[in-house]
Amino acid sequence: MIELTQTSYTVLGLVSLTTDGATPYDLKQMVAISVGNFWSVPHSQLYAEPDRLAAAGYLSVTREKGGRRRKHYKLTSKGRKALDEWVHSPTEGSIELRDPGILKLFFGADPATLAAGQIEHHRRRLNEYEATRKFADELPSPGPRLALEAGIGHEREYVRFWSKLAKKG
Amino acid sequence: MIELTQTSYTVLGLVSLTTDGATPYDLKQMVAISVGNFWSVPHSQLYAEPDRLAAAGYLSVTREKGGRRRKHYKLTSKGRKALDEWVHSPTEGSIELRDPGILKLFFGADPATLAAGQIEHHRRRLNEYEATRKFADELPSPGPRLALEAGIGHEREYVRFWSKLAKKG
DNA sequence: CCTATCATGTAATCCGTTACATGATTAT
DNA sequence: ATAATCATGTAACGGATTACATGATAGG
Repeated sequence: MIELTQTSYTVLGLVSLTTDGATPYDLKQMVAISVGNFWSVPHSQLYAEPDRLAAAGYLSVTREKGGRRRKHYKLTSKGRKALDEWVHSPTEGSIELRDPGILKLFFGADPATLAAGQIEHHRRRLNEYEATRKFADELPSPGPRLALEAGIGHEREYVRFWSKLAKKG
Repeated sequence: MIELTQTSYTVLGLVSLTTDGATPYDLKQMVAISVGNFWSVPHSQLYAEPDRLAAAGYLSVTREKGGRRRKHYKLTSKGRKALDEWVHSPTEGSIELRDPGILKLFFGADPATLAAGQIEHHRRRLNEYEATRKFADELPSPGPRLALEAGIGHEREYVRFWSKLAKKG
């Protein structure tokens, strides 16, 4: 019995999007173009976590015999069940800002100076999001597009917030 | 040489607000009424982290001789310097949403159902923030108030976002 | 007095981050 | 060929979370 973390569900969720399984490298690619924008996962985790999940019966593994001997992971019924339950369960996690910029602001950083950097950061993020918008609009499932909208709203809010501070200085 | 984490700076920052040092329990209390809303720290960390910082010379320790033998931590000049540099340095940290609700949304959760819970969560947060507003307005330093405003803006944005989704269902 | 909660700490576990490392492809 | 980059992993370390544990204080 292992504890499933958000990373676990991210992996399960990504694997569930494939038809014939995924290798850690596949997962890495998928993260990069999907959840990576708002929920990054270092690639080493994408090797470690599937093994954890496989050991606990949530994924099955097949290893290539020759060549790269890559590991291919697929959802087991147990894995699919866990994923479904997670998706449909009420969300527990306490969402905190945990924004280092806000922490600095709290402890006395000069608002105007800090704001300049933060605005740029959020603007860049915003651009990245909007660049993938067309792509997301084409997808059959609405989830990614809705998540993207959340991200855009989020970045816009922070651009607003820091812009207010920048002006005051 | 240790690596200073955000938790390290939180501790240094809190200690810096005191005149005659702080015990871990003091820190716990301070977190609860200050940064805890948007950057919580479990109390066990408030015992471990000051020791780490003291061992590395950022804090000094004095232990009570009798009774509870509490440890009192104060900033050393090294600690104050590190804190100042951090506060005034440009902010590196990549701020990601890392919102479990958005992750679920991405992976197919029913928007309307999910939204209901999320709205409540963010509303509660919002109320907590606004309750401390008067308190923050009285403080001499502007940081806490500005951080609070960020939090309020953040929660409002998410209430907006999830409310939109709730309606569509 | 007794018990509930506050106050204060320690221990164990583990995920996540950061390097390190090396076999395949591709480009020049 | 050789360098560069992609692909694919492993190792080590440490911070963070989660329990566990116990001495004070106050309330009844």
